[in-house]
Amino acid sequence: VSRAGPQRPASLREVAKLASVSAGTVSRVLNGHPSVSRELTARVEKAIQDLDYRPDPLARSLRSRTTTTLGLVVPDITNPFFAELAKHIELAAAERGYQLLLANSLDSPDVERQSIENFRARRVDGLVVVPAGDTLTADVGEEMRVVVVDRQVPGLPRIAADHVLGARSAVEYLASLDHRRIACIAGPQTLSTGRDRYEGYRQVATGLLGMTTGEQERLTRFGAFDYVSGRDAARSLLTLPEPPTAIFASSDQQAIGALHAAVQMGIPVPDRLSIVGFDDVPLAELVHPALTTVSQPIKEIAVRAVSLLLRDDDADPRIRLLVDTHLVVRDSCAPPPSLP
Amino acid sequence: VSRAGPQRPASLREVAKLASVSAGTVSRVLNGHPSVSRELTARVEKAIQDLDYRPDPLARSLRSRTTTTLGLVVPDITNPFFAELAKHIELAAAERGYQLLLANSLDSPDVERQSIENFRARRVDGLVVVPAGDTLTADVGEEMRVVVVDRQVPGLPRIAADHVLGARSAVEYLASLDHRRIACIAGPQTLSTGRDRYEGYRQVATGLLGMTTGEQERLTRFGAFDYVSGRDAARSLLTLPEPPTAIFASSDQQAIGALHAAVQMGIPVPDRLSIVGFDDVPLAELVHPALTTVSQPIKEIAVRAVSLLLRDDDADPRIRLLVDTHLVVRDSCAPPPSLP
DNA sequence: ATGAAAGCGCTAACAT
DNA sequence: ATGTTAGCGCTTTCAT
Repeated sequence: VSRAGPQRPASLREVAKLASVSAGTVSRVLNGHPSVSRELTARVEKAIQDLDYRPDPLARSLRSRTTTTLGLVVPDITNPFFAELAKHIELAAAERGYQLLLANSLDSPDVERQSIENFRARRVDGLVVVPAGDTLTADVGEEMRVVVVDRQVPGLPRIAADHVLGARSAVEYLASLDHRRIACIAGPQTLSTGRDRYEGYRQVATGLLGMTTGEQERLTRFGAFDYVSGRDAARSLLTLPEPPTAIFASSDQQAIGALHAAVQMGIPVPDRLSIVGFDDVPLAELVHPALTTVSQPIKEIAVRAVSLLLRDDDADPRIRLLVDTHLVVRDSCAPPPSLP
Repeated sequence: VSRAGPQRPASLREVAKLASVSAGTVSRVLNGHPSVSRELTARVEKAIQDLDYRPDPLARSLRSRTTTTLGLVVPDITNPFFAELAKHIELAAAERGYQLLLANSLDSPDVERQSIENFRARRVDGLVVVPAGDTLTADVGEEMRVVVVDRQVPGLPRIAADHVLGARSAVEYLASLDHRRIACIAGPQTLSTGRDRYEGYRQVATGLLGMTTGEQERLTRFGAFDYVSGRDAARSLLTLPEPPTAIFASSDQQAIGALHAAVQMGIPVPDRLSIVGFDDVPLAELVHPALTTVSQPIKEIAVRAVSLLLRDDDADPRIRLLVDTHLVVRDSCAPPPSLP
């Protein structure tokens, strides 16, 4: 006797009836509760098979107050860095049976707050947020775990690359090529990432390079992380009486802006000017010359963030919060011209 | 008398009690049901204020079988086109109080099916999917609206740019510059977008240009939409005895690959070779020379897709499904060299 | 180890 | 127009 598949999905009670057990037992089997006999477990599992039963996540969530859902708030998913972060977070979550709600804050603390509160209302089990500002205005509550990624917010666990160390490695590399007049295109000092990268520059400038504060200031320009800021900063730096022989840019976009500015001014890269970027966006290897840059292990950041949110064992809170960057050397750097 | 905010959020029944009405009435006020008197409405609203009551979306969903949630499945959120699509879908959804679940299919029909089934289990009200293949293997069910974006799937409503027309406009532009030997770097013919863009090329080649089928075939290369395919295709085309004076590439990545290939071969763009791309990714205006390309109105596609999913009125199914592209002219095209 | 009973917080059908 | 009654489909006491 052939029968068409069930139109309305089967419910737990139907499974219980077919297996001649109580609803509670079915639920216990579903949730891997230890105290169910082999015999009943088998009967229930058979009934589940036969009815092609799938539990209703909504009903389960209402009762258990958990949702197997994570929330992610980023300033703008269009930013390649955040897109890659989102991808790996979604994949890591899916691997453990979690789904991902996504929201863009557009760098507005208000929008961010709204999104976080929506996520809370929906009872996401965990929240990953790349903060719009230096602080989180949303009331996160107690029931939802939170991890901040990339930018720092006081008082909240954060997983991110070590931007200070990353910047140091870039500037030290330039120094190892024998550059002495190394300039810095700094990012927004309102963002921890902007501050940290600048701090890395200053550490090497002051230490290894022995530059005075005055020299550093003369060779530093502040701006946004974008192309235009990089271009304009480079123009300003390259018209100095004593122009730098190398530039450390705080982002790849800035670095590419600087690259184009140099080319337009007839200054060949890397022959007369070396440039290092930060982030290793896909574009970095497509420009000419290909950009030497500091790569952030985005996948690792994503995986750690998800692990931090999903571990039920609070026993080992010693997940490493700072992950290592590495310098990827391409064609945009060379020794300075005309060594004595 | 000052009182701290409520620890446990207030429930609908508490609101009902405070307003001295029944739970049903509170629910009706919440849902804007017409038949509630001004008086009771006011009392309920006051109670809601006083208790800072917020309805529980989960409970509401369980009962009403709707979730004010949309699902989005893309091959890879890291692709700038999909990222921008996701952004605008999320924004359009948020504007109407909907949230967005995101999944990457990684171009795998299996992963796609799994994600769609998860979304269905969670009762998303609508699903937008950029299909991994030429067909949707998931059982979409009846309760969830679906719209396919970009790539086509037979039998499902689709919102997308008119790729045929877009390709035509690109090739016609090249023709208007007096190019006659126009080559085509075609995309995967397994994807409707690849086929459509190629079709646009052929229409103009056959019509306006009067090229024979043989000529067209000699000047066409097939490949993936990526940089490497574009580069290799261009190398092949440019070593022809009679090389093209212009190339229509089916994607910006291909076009940029072709650009670099030409430069490496000592063929200046646009002086000796014109190139047009497709998509207008952010990178397109950052390469040198800036790329002339066909821009897809991604935001419009996103907004229409959301409208299509969210309209309760089935009366007017005549939302335009094909949206217009437009050519953005930059620096990568010029008249062919040495006109007779 | 299992069953029975009691909800999670809301909406909708049915009264009136 | 409003109240009353039943659940949505599951998990979790509380018994036994």
